[in-house]
Amino acid sequence: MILDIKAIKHFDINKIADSGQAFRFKRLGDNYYSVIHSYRYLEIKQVDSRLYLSCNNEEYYSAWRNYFDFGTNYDAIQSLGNSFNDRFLDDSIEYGKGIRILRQDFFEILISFIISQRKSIPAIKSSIEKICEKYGFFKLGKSLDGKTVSYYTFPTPRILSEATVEDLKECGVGYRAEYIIAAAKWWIKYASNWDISEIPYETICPILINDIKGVGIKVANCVCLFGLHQLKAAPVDVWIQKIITEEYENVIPEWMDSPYAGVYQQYAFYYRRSDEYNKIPQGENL
DNA sequence: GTCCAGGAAGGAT
DNA sequence: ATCCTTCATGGA
Repeated sequence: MILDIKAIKHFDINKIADSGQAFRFKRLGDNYYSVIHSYRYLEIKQVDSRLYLSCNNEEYYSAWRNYFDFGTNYDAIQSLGNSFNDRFLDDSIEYGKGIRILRQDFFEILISFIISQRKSIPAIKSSIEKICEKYGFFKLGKSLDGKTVSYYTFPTPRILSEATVEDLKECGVGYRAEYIIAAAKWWIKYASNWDISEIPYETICPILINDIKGVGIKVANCVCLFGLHQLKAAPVDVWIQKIITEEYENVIPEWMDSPYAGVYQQYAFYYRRSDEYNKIPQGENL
C-alpha cells in the first residue's frame, strides 16, 4: 500500500533506522528498509511524504500504524522541548526531526538491551540476528515488489528460557548468555502475568533493575522507553554522558527530567553521534 | 594487531 | 553510598 504522511510530518525512515532504538532494520537501498516486528515482516520505502509499504491496509491498521507510533503528536512534543530555551536541545530537535519512538515488543527489547552492554550497534545487530536464526521461527513474507522473502522472528521467552549457555554463546553474546536465559525465565514467571504496559515508570524501573541480572539503570530506562513507550524514561549512556559534561558542565539539564525526556534524549543521542556534530575541520584531516 | 563499544556485577573502600 | 576492576566478543 501507499501512504501519504504529509499531515504527520515527523517521519524519516533513515533517521529511525539509524537511531539505535531498533536493531532489526536492514537497509535495502536509498530510503528503503526492511524491518521485522513480532511475527511480521515489512518493507518500507520513503519518498518525501509518501511511504511505500509491503503490507496491505488491514495489516497496516492492525499492526504497523501502532508500531510507528502514528498516534503520537510529535509536533507538540517538539514545541514543548523548544520552550526550555535550550540551544543544544533546539539543535538536537531540529537535526533529529523525523525520529519517532517505535512501539516495539517488550521482551525483544529487554533481551536486546541486555545484549547491548559494552557492544557497538553493529555487533548488537549481529548477535540478535544470530539468535533469531538459531531460536526464532522461519517465516515467509512479501517484498515491496511482491516477491517472497524469508526471515526469522525473534524467539519466544519459552524457547530462550530453555536454551543452554553453551548454545547461546555461539551467537556472540559472551558472558551475557546466562543473563538472557535468566531474563527469559523471569519474564515467564512474573511479567507474563502482569499487564506490564499499565505499570507506571516509577514502579517498573526499579523492578527491572533489582530482579534481572544484567539490567542496570541505563538498560532499565531503555526497556521503559523502547519496550513500554514510557516517554519520560531517560537512558544515560556514554553519549548522553558526554553531552552532560561537554554541553552542560556536569549539571543535568531541565529537559532530561521532563515528561518527554526520552524523546529529547533520542534526538540528542542521534545528533551527538552524527557527522554534523562531529564536524571534521576541512583540510586538517589529510 | 589494537582499540573500544547505547554497562553492569561484584568487591573494596 | 561511591569508586575500582573485570567481564566476552566482534566490528572498525
